[in-house]
Amino acid sequence: MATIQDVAREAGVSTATVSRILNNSPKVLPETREKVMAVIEKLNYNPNRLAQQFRTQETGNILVLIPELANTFYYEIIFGIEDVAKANGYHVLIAEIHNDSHAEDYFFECLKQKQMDGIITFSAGIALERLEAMSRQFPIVVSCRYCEGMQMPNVTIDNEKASRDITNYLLNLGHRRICCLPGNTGIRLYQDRLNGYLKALKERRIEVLPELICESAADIQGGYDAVERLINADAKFTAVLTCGDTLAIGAIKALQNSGLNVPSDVAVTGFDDIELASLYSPSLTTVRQPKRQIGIRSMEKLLDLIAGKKLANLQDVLSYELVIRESTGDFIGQQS
Amino acid sequence: MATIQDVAREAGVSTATVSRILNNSPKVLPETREKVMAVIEKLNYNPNRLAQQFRTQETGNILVLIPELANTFYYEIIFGIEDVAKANGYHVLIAEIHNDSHAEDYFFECLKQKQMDGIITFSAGIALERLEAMSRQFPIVVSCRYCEGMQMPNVTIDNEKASRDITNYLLNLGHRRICCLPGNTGIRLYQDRLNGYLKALKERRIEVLPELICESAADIQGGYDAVERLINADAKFTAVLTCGDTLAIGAIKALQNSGLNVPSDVAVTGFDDIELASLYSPSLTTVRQPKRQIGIRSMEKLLDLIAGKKLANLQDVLSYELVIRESTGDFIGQQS
DNA sequence: TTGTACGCGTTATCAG
DNA sequence: CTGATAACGCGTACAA
Repeated sequence: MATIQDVAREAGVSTATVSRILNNSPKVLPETREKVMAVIEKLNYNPNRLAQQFRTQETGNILVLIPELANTFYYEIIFGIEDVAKANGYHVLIAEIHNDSHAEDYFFECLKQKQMDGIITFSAGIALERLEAMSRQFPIVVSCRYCEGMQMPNVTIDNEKASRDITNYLLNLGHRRICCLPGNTGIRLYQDRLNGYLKALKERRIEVLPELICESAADIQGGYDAVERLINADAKFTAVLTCGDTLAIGAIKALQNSGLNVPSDVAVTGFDDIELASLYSPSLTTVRQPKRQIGIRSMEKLLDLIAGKKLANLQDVLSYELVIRESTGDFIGQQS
Repeated sequence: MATIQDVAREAGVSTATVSRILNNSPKVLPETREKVMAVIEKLNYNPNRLAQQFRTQETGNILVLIPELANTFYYEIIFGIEDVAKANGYHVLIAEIHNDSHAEDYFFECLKQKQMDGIITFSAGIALERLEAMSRQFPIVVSCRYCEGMQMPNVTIDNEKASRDITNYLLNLGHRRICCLPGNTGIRLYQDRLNGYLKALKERRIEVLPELICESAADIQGGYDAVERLINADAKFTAVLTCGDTLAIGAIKALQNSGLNVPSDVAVTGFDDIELASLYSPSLTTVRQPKRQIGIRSMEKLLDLIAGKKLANLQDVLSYELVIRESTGDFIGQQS
């Protein structure tokens, strides 16, 4: 494989000149440029990016850390990230964490060692202090997760408030015995949503029934299992509020398997508005997160960090939207 | 940031010794090791991986190229890849191609320039000759895609045969007017499945009706649109054979929106057996690809290539399985 | 067992 | 405008 030296020798110039041409520095004679370009062509020369990166400490790649590929919520966010990245000459790599803090560590290590120019993470499995410390030294944006008292670049919605809103919506429909499927409350995100549910009930002075709250994995199977447990425990309820659309889909499937109709027997709500939410039968009433916008803002923040700019504000809280569909049977308020 | 030189100086040894300790070379006195380790700890030294990689031309990372993150088909495959990768000390990065050949080019360039140790690709958007040429020089495995007359490491199922099988299954149920939603026939994969459908009909001497074949994007929306077009064109049919589960889900949604029941009015089949296939209502009759196995075999092949071994066989054709569920209404043959 | 010294392929500084 | 050359941080022959 030809090196810059081969090119320089063959063209009768110095490596410095070749390098200048490669990085289109303006200070080079057109004829020299042509001569060198010809040799580059002839030798089929490609700059060794590993050497370039080693030299410049820049890769042109940014890394997105997501908990599970299986969560379709991240697609559109990543679209947003890719759009901004592309427009700024960056490429996007993705890694799946699977709640494995070692893996997460490894990828932050890649960042420290300049294998990536920055990280946007939707996971937060490593110790908070470490994350915060690193974020002071390296370009890191934490999105869709919120860590108490955290001082680092962050893009989210107000999960607690959104969850309170959707709970109130169910209450306004007349539901009083509302199950809550919070998913994994070990994760702050889900804890926030559970809190919103609790808060809404308390504000209306409706008793919180612990037997109606059922934790589970935050995926389809988890939702299915949780409802199965509720039904087996003979719980009485008219609505199921879930803290994720995948949970909702699993819940609906379990309800249907028990011969219950959604929404006429039991109303179900989701959270996130993944693509499937509008396409599932019944389609899901849910909270729409501004996914593309979350991606865009996250990447913009990261670019500022990479450029060494001071951020205007560390934390962005974006707005959400209640989307009413079939799964709550409120055909008056129904939209697409 | 401390370098190996700082450590060497502080510990009163040479950089070579530090390097040996880092790479746990056996030939080093325990006491020297301890002394150096202490300094490493003290200075909070981390080897610069960019320099290491530059030096060794190895990264420990492999890259998986997928067309769209939104296609949940790849999740379990990637699980398989990650399992094998992890067991062998490799980390997995993922990039989304979006049918953008420039992006694909870029990532193959990364491979050529040793930014990755190998690539497993589920896309194949670049010129076949280039891909083939590169695969002779670098560790590349092409999976789930088949390219005519291709001489490169490859892991797939026999798509045409599988599609013929599922078409025959519908024919055996008595269906004669079977629509085909092949997705994007520009992609060989879908062309193969379409061919299987055509072959099955011809074998039974059933006329192929072009108006029942409706191309579209190979996703949920595409399936929805295709069925909408069929219905608007007043096509008559009793079954819809799709070349992907996402197509099937879109198709079902569109049928239901037109007041048709699946399966009692129209039977629908999918392809791939994504997670949702068993959880959707109605659950999907489909072809189960051995996803985890595809991932495992692909990564094993890649490891062999990285190690410079000769492959036992270039192309692996894995077995598939017909999974019968609700969407074809064949409750006799029904499984989970 | 340890140290010396070179080279990996670039970019950047500084002189010309 | 161009060339010589140092430097980036590490691994590894080779020598001791």
